[in-house]
Amino acid sequence: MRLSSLADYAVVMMSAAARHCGRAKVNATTLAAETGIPLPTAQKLVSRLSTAGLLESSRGTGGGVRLARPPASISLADIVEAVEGPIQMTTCVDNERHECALEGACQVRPHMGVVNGAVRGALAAVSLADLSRAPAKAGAQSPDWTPAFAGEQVSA
Amino acid sequence: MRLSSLADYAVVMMSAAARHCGRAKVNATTLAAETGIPLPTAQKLVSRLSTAGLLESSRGTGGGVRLARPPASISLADIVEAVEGPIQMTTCVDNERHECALEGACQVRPHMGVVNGAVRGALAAVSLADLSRAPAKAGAQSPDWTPAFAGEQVSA
DNA sequence: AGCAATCGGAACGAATCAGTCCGATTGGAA
DNA sequence: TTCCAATCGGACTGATTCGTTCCGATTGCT
Repeated sequence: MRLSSLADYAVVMMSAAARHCGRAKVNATTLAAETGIPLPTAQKLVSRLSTAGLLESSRGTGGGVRLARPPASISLADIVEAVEGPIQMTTCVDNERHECALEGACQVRPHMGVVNGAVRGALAAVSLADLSRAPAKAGAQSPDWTPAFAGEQVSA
Repeated sequence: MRLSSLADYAVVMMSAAARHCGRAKVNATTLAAETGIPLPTAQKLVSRLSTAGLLESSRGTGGGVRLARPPASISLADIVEAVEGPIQMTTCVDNERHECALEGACQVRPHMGVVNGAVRGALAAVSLADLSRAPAKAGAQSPDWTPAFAGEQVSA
């Protein structure tokens, strides 16, 4: 349950790109310098994020990248999926592939979809715009979640 | 953003153990047979789950394991953490370790704690008891999440 | 006291991931 | 119009982590 370094870097990088907002195109070199991410890695990330449609890239001299959408409509889930691929906790969430041995008999499989959606929802609820706001409360989320991880004890 | 196979197996295995509930001690061999998990792997999981305090183990002839707590008070987060270690999306969530190069300047770091809590909360909200209930709604979650995973149709 | 069955930890192999490099494409300048 | 320079895009290599398997230590029953 940890984010890959690439995805982590991507978030930092998108956040940096958001600061340059719509105004100027920023090249990967500048983004790398601002974030401290190694240049080759930054280039790789720019590439993937562009392919996913989160960044618009312009090639040639003076080229660079720019957010394809306003920061408020780009979520963490979008970024993570752009870098790591679809968010699925287990392989059995994908109905196409049938790799699990006990498919039909498995008691927990039906519930995995809900769990997967919950985790994905948690990431989808945070946008790039949220990452620029007050640190303490990122707060576009429903208050219901707070108790769940405040004391983190789930009592029967 | 995917669960490790070990953690996945652990959930299935705990679910299987829950079905034997408090009554009889079950040995790793039986659990492996019921779930289809390779025996050595099942043994490893039993080991870790016991160390984490989720299972109580009895050695010797006729020994086995048993849930240490009622199914309702064992959450997915507990199981995942027992197998994979603490849930932390990024290394910078841990305030002890300072590995990230730009620590203080990082804009997104303050928000990661919230994101981490949300994801963890999503897992903590689902208990072993929930995994035995009706497939459609495991739900303590808000209905907002539904659209996110409505597409992936669970077949009961 | 002996035996059998179990848990616990250690070593091996495989897969994935992070990082780096080079080629293809594009825009501007002469 | 031609050349050049800077960029994105994909392919390769090395390292880390994960998954699996095996063997030893411990414990309860006979």
